[in-house]
Order: sequence, then C-alpha cells, then structure tokens
Amino acid sequence: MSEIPVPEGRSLNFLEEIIESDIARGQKRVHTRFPPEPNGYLHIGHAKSICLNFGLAKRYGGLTNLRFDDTNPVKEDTEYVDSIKEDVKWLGFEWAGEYYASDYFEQLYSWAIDMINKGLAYVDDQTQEQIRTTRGTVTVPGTPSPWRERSVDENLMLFSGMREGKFADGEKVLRAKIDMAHPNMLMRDPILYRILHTEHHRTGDKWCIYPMYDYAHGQCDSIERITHSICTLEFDVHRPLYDWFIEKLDIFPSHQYEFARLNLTYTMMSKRKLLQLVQNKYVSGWDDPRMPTICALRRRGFTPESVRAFAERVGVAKRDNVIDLGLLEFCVREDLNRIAERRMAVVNPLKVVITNYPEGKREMISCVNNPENPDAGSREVPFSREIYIEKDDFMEIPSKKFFRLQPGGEVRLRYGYLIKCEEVVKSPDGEIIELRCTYDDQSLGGSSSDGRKVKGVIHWVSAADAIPAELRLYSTLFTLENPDDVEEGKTFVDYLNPESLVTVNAWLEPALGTAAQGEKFQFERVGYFTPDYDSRPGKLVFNRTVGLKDSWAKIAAK
RNA sequence: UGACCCAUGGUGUAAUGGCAACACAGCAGAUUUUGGUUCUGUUAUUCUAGGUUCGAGUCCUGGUGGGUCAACCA
Repeated sequence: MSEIPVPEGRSLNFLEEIIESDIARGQKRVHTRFPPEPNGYLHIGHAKSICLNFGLAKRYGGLTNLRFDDTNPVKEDTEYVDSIKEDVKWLGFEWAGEYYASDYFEQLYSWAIDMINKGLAYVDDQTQEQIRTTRGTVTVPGTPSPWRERSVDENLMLFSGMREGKFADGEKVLRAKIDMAHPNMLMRDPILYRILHTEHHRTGDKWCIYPMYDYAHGQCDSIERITHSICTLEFDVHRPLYDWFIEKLDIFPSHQYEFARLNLTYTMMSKRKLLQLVQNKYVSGWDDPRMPTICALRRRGFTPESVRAFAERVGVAKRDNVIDLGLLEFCVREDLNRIAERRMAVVNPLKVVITNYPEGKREMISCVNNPENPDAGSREVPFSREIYIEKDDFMEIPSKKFFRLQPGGEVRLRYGYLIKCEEVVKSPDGEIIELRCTYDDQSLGGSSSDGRKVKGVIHWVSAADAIPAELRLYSTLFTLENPDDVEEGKTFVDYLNPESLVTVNAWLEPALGTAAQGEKFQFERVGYFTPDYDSRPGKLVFNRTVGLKDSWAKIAAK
C-alpha cells in the first residue's frame, strides 16, 4: 500500500487515526466514496467533504468512488449530475468509479423481499399522517401499526403490487419491523420504500417505488465494498440503522464515521436555501460570484489549490464550528500572490496634468508583472502628460499617516516617475477636479535626480490610453455573521446585503483592454488590481491597496 | 423533559496521564517601486464541581452549555 505522509507539522486527525488503527489491525484496503444527491450545486462545504474522502483514500493508497445518491426523483436532475462531476474534477480529484444508487434499485428490491421473508419488513397501509402520529415523539414511544403483523405472503403480494403500480402515491409503504418504542426515532419501523409515480432522471418510468436514504445508503456502500463511509454529524443517529441493515442482510460490513460539517461566517450553506436564492433571482445563478458554490468560487478566481489548502487548514473534528471567512480569503490570497500577474487600474479617477512633460509625447514604461515571480516578466505601459490617479491617493489636507500625494508633496508613479503636486484645481463649488504636477525626468527606474526617496507609490493610467470598463465588486450576500440565526418572524431574505454587488467605473491600463475585448473578462486575470476589499458588510472600501485582498471583482468590457 | 454527539485563546485545530502548541484574525515594529508581500515581536486558551493519580486538557461521576433526531428528504 503506497502511503502519502500527512503534511509536515500536522498531527493525525481522528479519521486518520481510525484508519491507521484499522490498518494496524490487518485491514488491507481503504475505499471511500463521495455521495452527493444530485439536487443542487456543490458548495464549499462539499469541498471539505470531497477533499477529506479523496485525500484520506489517497493518503492510504486507496480509492474513492463518486456515487450519486439519486433515490428521490422529484428533486434530482442530470443538470446537477453534470455540474457535480465538473466541480469534483476542477478540484483536482479523480474518482475510481462513477456509480448511482439507481444502478442498485434491482438489488435493493430483491433485498427488500429477503427482509419480508425474514419477517423484518411489512407493507403499511396507514396514511402519512397516521404514520407520523403513531411514531410518537422523542419523549413518548410510538405505537405499532395495525398492519404490522401481516403475513409474509400478503406482504410479498402487496410489495410486488407496489412495484407494479397498482397503488397510488402515498397509499402504501414498506417499513422495517424493528421497535416502535426505540429511544432512537430512526429505529421506530423506518420506511424502506415509498410509492412515487415520478420519472427518474436515469431510470425513467421503470420504477414507481423508490428506496429511502436509510435503506439505500449503507447497502450501496456495501455493494461497492466501501471501507470507510464518511458523512456529516447529523447522520450519527442513522448509524444504528445503517448497521442494522448490513447485519440483517449479512452483506459486506461498511462502517460509517461522522465529522462536523463546515460553516462559514456570512455564508449560507443550506442547499435548500441556496436553491431559493437562485429560483427567486436574488442571485444571477448558481455561479453568481456571491454564492458559496464551487462554480462561483471558480468564476471568482479561486484556484483549486487554494480551496484544497483551505480544506486542509480547517481541520476535521466532531464539534460544531464556524470558520472565519477570512481564512478562506487568506488561502486564496496566499496562492494568488504567488502566481497572479499585477496590472494597474483606477476606479475613482482624478486627472493629473504633468506640466513640464512635453505635450504630445508618449513613452512606454516597463512594468513588472509579478514582483513575487521574476519569470512572469514585464510589460510596456504608455505614459503621457495627462494621467488619472485614484482620488483617494490625494489629500489636500493630509492626515498624519498619509504619505501619498499632497499639495507640495512628492510621490512615485508606480514603475514611473516621481511627481510633485504644484497646484490644485477646483470647480466653482470647491470640488477637486484636477492636479497640476511637475515630474523629475531623472527619476525613472527607482532613482531620482538627487538620490531623494519618497514613501508613497501610487497607481496611474495614461488618460488618453486608458480603457474604460465596468467593474463589479462583490461582497458577502448576507449582513449576518450567521445567516441561519435570524430574528423571530424574519427569514434569511431579510438579511440580504444590499451592497453585495456594487458596480463602479474603472480605467484600466491598455493591456487589460486588449484582454477585455472578449465577451467576459475572467477574474483570475484581473482580480489582483481591483480596489481594496473587505468582505464584511459595510466595510467595502476603496483605497490604493491593489493587492490580492480584493479577490472578488469581475470585469465586463464596455 | 428521551436517546445520541460535542465542550481548549476572538476563530479553528493539536497536545494519545508528564513544560498547553500551531494556523487565521488582532496589535507593535522592520523591509518594500502595491498601505500588498516578506520578516520580527506580541496579546490571548483547557465550561463547572467533585473523584482517581506523584501528576489530569486528557481517565471516572455529577452539573452546566451547545448540537442532532419526531419528511413517504438526503
């Protein structure tokens, strides 16, 4: 078994410990699975699960299956199947086999007949309402169904009638015969099959009865000989049932282990609510950059490496957690800082005329593409007498810690000249509309005519050459740190962040304009020059930080 | 007033009966042609009461707090 070591400086998480002790006890094989229901797009929470399942198997020389848990045809669709496959691939994982719970419908059905024959399952004629009320509550035991003691033959006949379509939806169900007084509600004669005259996205109208999750999942794991079936905490009460079916059917003993699902501040993880956001058009789609979906992260410029690094950093445990969104941003910044090429842009333009620069002259200035990586090379950016700088890069009455442009002060144009502000031009109502500056013609390339240094370095674009563009800045969709924690009488919709999408005009250096001639300007090529960004509500700020912190912008060519 | 799961800095995750650590966030400083990056320093942690033990974050018991479960969803 080829093993890959855990990252240096990190100790084993509890799942790795379980696997290592299994191996120590003689287990020869590690086989996991990632089992999404194709009823929505994958989000960052799934990314944690994907990285866990694939990562664990890889670390111990095992395999991981991709299995679609498609036992409820009313919610599922091939659109989701396709997106899930695309997202898992994008994250960088290869599955050993692609399976569907629906592939096993015939086997599951035949096992159900075995259960009936063993006297462990019966057809119940009660209504949904009756079944609900006779199940009891968490504190009071349930009561047995009047149909619980039907004969094996009658059950067999009725169950095959269910399959043949002799009954309407909801008319009958197949239930396991366990214990209506069991302290675990899941063990109070759980439903195995329900009647659903609904077309299934893969099996069409072949079936009109469909297995429930509890009856299907463990058996699917068993069929695929999954050794470690890893799921989230809320399934821990299902484990006794998972084990019960495997024991009664006497099939391959897969085992279930639970870990705490990922929660992120300001982020909604519920698939059901995300679907509502899409359906009610609060967002433009599943890949709206404000969504926590993997396709949205991709569109926003996240790299698969950064998402995997995030999954590794959040760790795995069994206690509920809320990860600071800042950690996700740290991970993408860490990666992008290494690989992203920088460009200059101005969002709030202030015109600057360099009075001692020859009129009509235009020169090309060499700019480094990525200070973190010399191999990224450089590009030529035009410079002329009239340029735009960021409004915020000038203060008429500077505060103490402000070291950018100010009256009589000097600043460096990034990769260009030192300029000195000689005059502030104002409109009749007092607004600053133009700066008149002089430049030091000896100051290109970091030097100056007399060796003096300046502290401030600012972005600029040549006014005549700049490409106007529309910049969309995205921040969190919700104003609430925990969007599930809504006040009485309100819903998550009441907490949508009105500033989650802000459109601003921007002026870009020409090289970006060329690239922007396509239909859409991809974020991963522009994200690093957009205005500073703080993802917390009300903190969307524009300043001269044009680093990677501004990870959420996308540009549309004008 | 049930069963099960969980409790370590602001947020996460380690420490497997023997010096409570790492990352993110925060703060301070240095470097820097991005107020970015990098580097240095720094603040801050075992829910509670008992018990076992030479020694408890860790084991035991009680309490408190949080979570999950009463879909013919997964």
